[in-house]
Amino acid sequence: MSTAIRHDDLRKRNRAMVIAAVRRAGQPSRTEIAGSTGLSHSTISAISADLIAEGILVETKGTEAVSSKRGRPQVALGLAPDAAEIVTVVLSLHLLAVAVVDYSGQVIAAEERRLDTLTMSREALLGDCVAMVCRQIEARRAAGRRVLRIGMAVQGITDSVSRIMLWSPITPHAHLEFGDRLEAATGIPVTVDNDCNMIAVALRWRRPERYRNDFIAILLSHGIGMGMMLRGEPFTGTQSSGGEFGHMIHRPDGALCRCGRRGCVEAYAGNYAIWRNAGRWSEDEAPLADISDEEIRALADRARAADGPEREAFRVAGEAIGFGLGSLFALIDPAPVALVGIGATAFDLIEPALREAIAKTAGGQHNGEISFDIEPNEVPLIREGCTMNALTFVDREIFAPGAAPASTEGAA
Amino acid sequence: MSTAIRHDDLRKRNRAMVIAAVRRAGQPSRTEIAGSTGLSHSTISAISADLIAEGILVETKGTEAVSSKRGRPQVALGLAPDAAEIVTVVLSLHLLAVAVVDYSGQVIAAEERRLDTLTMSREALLGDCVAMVCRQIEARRAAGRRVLRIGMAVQGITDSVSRIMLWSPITPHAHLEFGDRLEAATGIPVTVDNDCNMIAVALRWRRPERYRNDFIAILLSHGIGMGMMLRGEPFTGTQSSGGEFGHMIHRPDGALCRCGRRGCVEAYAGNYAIWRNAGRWSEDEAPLADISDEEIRALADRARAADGPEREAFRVAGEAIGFGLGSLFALIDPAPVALVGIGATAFDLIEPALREAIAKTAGGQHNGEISFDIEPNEVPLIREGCTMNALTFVDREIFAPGAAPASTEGAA
DNA sequence: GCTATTTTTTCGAGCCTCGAAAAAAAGAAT
DNA sequence: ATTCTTTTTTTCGAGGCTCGAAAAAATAGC
Repeated sequence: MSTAIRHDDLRKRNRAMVIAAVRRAGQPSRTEIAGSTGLSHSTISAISADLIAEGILVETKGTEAVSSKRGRPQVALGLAPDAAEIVTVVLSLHLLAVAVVDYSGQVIAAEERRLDTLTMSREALLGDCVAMVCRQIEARRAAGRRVLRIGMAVQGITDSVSRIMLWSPITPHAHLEFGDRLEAATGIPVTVDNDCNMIAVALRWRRPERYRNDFIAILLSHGIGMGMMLRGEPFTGTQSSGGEFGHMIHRPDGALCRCGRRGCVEAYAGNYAIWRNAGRWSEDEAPLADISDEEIRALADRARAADGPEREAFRVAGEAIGFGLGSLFALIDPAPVALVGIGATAFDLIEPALREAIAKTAGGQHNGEISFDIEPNEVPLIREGCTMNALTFVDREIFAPGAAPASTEGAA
Repeated sequence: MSTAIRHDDLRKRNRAMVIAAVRRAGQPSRTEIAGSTGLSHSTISAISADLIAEGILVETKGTEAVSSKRGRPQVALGLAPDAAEIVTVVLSLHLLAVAVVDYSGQVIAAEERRLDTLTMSREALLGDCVAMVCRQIEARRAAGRRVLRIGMAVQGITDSVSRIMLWSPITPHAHLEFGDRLEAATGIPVTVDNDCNMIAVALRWRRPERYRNDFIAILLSHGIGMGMMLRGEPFTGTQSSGGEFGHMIHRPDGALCRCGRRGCVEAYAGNYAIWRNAGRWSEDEAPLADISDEEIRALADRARAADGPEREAFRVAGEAIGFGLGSLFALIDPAPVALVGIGATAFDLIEPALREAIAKTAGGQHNGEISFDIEPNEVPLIREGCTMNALTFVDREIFAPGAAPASTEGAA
């Protein structure tokens, strides 16, 4: 079960806490850190002296420090940008994006490429990805910097342990071992995560007052994805990335889904499903490969203009999402929901049916109104979440004495 | 976020670890504890000396210690039965059961009463419950013992924070504040939990080799309940007991459920639903108040004997559970399932449809066979889980120096 | 220039865990 | 019967860590 607590783990943990406090607060003084962590001033002083000596934190004087209060002025502490660098890799339909980010979170370099992910060979996909990452890392190496971690976010189901993309709608190939391949090519530790989980991570960093410990992010795009934060932790399946909200069963043996099964929520609420219903195609019609954002916007406009099959299609989508959320909320308690992606721009069209459906479920009845929020563009969120995920991982690696980038220990 | 780690928390935690190790292992020696916790022998020696001096642990020599090995023989440590007592309260349809259990887990006293929970007034239900608990506690007080905790398990949705039973099928009344009432009457801390969560806790204690960190217990009874263990923690909603598997939506706007909504899993797989379908009643027929176990067994026998409406009713039930599990497994990964309760005795009748349904879902396809296990009788499981839950809570209370029953600290 | 005020550092005390060595307790061997 | 082995448990000193109190540092106000 829970492992033992060694005596020296204590320092490690408290170092972690200090670093986390700085990352959260931005430019806190030692006194603020003492307040937010609950540790004593002396301890904070000792730990931050160590961290500064190791080059992990820096005293950032100039910045807006002048609170012009009496007494010794506070010295703001910040994350040392040079302490580390990380690389983020975001792979989605037709797009591969790589970025290098410094320890303070500033983007140093970015590269992006359009790929025909749907038709590429397995090797081409893996290879292109590895190549782009290697190119960036080489460049950083030439500049004398060391990348400590690679964080990858993919649209699809991942296995966080073996860091394999088990299945994805962006490619016909399955079981792509991005983790091993990137690690073999670079020698740098890699994580592979689902993009919607990264969206949830990003939302929490961006708006902690709204997205605190329990909330849900639903990506309404070609497919339907979900990222969930439960008790302050990103919720993943016990092994896979889990959270396949889009493939909960809405109507047993119902409409044909892109995944080959029938009746999934996605088969009623994904872009292709809306398109299919708006065009009065059969529910057995094989889902279309891709539908542009413009097309969805056009459908939404037509739905707003007149009552017709388009409006009905959005209604059906809302109903599917509503019943799905209802079932989800029967399991966990209702929580704030962020609707992300192009589909979220049509929230006005799906909201009535969604609320009506949710009101018919256990999750909707035990509680008051559920709060929805719209984020039309998912791409920056995914990048941001991926960045913060990788950085907090570095935060935790660095605690381990000996793993520090600067002189090991006796610097002070 | 995570709070600070004080210096003295360390001892507290390691004491907790030692106690937990003893509770798990039964009669371990100090050496075994050192092995299982990872702490050093000296630390174990110091902590166990403290715990023995405080009357929490005892050296239990006589018991089967003679391994007849060379060397100094091991001294087995056990939980001191006198260290504390707890009371468990199990409230289910027509039954109220109270038991007093000592610190080592032995039942000291038990009392049980049949109640007409469905027709009782709100006050009668609360009052009878409080009265029975008080009677037992008074008896223990007269014997000079102190009850340190009350653990209650109810069939229904609970709010673990306010310790209120929010809703229950066993009574028309809602928002019954068992926690506050029991605490006011006894002055002893109380927890109120959902019975299915307690089943999960019990299964983990009983068969840790099978029910380790991730598994699901489904209670097939008049209604459908669920208890889930995720990452070794009982999973509850963020506020309520959550896990209302029975009220996930199987068919939107479908059969009438006991909860008043439509299309819930329970409305197809609960005892009353099976009975309703077997009798070819309409799906709109208001669910029957109660169906005896004998009646269900008779239905199952008829279903086994000949193809008819009974067999179809069980098939429909299996299908509903299968699709429900499929949706659940889309969110979390598939895990071993324990089917508990009278309905589990008809597993042979529901299994084919269940597996067929699950195979049509995301949860069923990504993985191999899901393993099901049958536990026909839920009552002892609920009691056991409730007991272990309360005892481990005492385990954690006692760690806090000063809260120990014996002399505060300087005993050694 | 002095004082009040606030932040940060220093220092000694008190715990806690750990490793090594000693003590204890039994079976095995002579 | 006594000594040797082996294993468990305790003892003891060393090294770390956090904490509180007091000292030092740094600035605004007068």
